[in-house]
Amino acid sequence: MKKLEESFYLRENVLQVAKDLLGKELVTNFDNIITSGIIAEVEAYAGAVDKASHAFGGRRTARTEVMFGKGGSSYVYLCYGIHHLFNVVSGPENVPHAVLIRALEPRQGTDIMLARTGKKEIDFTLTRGPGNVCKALGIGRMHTGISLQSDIIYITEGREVDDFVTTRRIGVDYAREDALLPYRFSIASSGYVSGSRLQNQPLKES
DNA sequence: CGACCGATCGTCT
DNA sequence: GACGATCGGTCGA
Repeated sequence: MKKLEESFYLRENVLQVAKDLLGKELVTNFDNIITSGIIAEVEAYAGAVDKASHAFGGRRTARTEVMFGKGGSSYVYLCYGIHHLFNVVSGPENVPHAVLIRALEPRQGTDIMLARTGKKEIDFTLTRGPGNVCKALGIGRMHTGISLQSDIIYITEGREVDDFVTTRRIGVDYAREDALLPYRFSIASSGYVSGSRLQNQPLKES
């Protein structure tokens, strides 16, 4: 299937990019071993003005540098010393926006995913949660900075999404008031969405 | 279902 | 030297 064009990622509005990623298919191809899943849950990180973002305040380090490049590449980092988390870099050059991929519905190469995770059967634990997504797709820190136009990691049109929910981001209490922002989007009907029932309750409009 | 806890290491101060 | 954009297990209501 056709890769999403670069223009998709270059848009300034990271919230729109995040919402539009729902239903798309994230694919990894390492030496012709292909695994993929439909994106079911995402979080937007709005760069320099977002206290929850690693790039808050325009902080550039060796780790965050890829976020300052133009949209359409991967940002992968290690969290809690154990889990790798995969983000889609978006926005134009020097705008460090990113979208964290938090859950997938397994599609291609499910046998490979089971082998990578040591699981016996396909169930929601296989690709629910950002750490599990990377484990199942085989993504690690060595894949940070890779172009999504490459044949290693890329995103294609997946399926239609007719129902999505807007909620608060998970695990970012350290960002104080920015933890309350409605920056998390998920497919309401998907069983692969992470978080508790309460955390997945749609936010009331104000 | 909710609350809590331990594991584990790269990154930044 | 401290701290995570997490996960899976356990414990109690």
